Amino acid sequence: MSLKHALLGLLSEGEATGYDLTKMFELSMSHYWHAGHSQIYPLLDDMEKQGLIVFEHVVQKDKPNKKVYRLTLPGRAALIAWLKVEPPPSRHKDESLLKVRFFENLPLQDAIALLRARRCSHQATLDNFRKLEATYFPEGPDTKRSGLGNLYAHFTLRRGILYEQDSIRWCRWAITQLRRRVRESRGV
Amino acid sequence: MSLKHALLGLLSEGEATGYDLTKMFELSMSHYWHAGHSQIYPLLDDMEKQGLIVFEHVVQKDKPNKKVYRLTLPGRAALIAWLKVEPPPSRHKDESLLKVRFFENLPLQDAIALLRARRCSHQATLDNFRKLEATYFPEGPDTKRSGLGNLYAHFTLRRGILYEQDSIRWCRWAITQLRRRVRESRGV
DNA sequence: TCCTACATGTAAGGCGTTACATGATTTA
DNA sequence: TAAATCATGTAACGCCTTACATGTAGGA
Repeated sequence: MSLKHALLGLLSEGEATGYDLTKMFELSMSHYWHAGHSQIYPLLDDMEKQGLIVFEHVVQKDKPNKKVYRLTLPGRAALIAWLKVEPPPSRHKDESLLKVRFFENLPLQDAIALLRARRCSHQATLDNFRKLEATYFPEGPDTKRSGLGNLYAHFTLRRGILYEQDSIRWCRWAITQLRRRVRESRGV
Repeated sequence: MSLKHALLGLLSEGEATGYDLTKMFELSMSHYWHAGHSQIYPLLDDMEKQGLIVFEHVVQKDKPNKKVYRLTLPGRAALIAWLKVEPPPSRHKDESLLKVRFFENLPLQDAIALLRARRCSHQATLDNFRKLEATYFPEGPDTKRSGLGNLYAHFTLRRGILYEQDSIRWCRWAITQLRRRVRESRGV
């Protein structure tokens, strides 16, 4: 149950509602975890029953009432125990790359077009990550001034940026390979 | 249903049993798709009923009998239709990176140890990929001699190699950042 | 003698997505 | 007037993992 621990982790940084937590996944964690609200709300219920978190009802005018959750001591202990174990390598699923595996079944030009589409998609994600970095970590990653506060959030964002850059480079390389084959088949 | 199309794709390269298909996922596709035999066998049944594939019973002595599947024309058409659409960016789940996000809850030395474990894990996967490359694509990716036969399989393997290299570089960078912080905290 | 490879299946349960359901306020 | 934001929940369905189940042959 990694999602449970992800929620404990987010709550270790401060109290939040289910709605807040859902947004955090979307905003800055999408390249390594994801969960929708329909998964989060029932799980928060369970975790509260297990004593890992507690909540406070906050009545609002002009906005719906909300439940603000925070960690308990057993919750923090569960988080730390989970953190200390390095998990087995994760199995990624990448439907776009899966398709590449079978591009033999397409004309070269279609394969090139699809690789270009993939490159654009990675470029868009990269642009988004760079904006996030400029907004939340304007001093750069290796500044001595920055405390440990958001250091690790920056580490994970950096990983996302490197991944997208690497993806784009690979797309470019693959497209180059295919274009050369197009030229060769024309030449012969 | 990407798994269905992945099976169609593998069968487009030649006939195979459910057992063969299971091994193909493990051997060379693990960085972009995965499925166990308990998922594959029932799905092959369905696909056969849908007319996408057909099988032939092969009776063997010394080994269990087997069902050898191959594509039908509708199966190939379904594969090609699926290939032509670029899917939305995939949501990866990476429990190890998720943990990094919450390393504030650990002492620096534990964080460094976990990043080292992650680096080793990526190194092991990289070594494995490189062996695969040396075995199946000894001429290198940009050889003019190689036909289109296994070109795309090589593309996806290259992507895996680049990903692992990039992961290792990121781990090293992150470890360097943390070690500097260790030194600084000692110096002060 | 034990493990691995070959080969195919089923069953239970957990995880995740999509859709349904409500409703006030602010912004375009 | 239409959409997005805030805010919480449920229900159905599908995907995926883990475990159960069986049996032979060959190598360490």
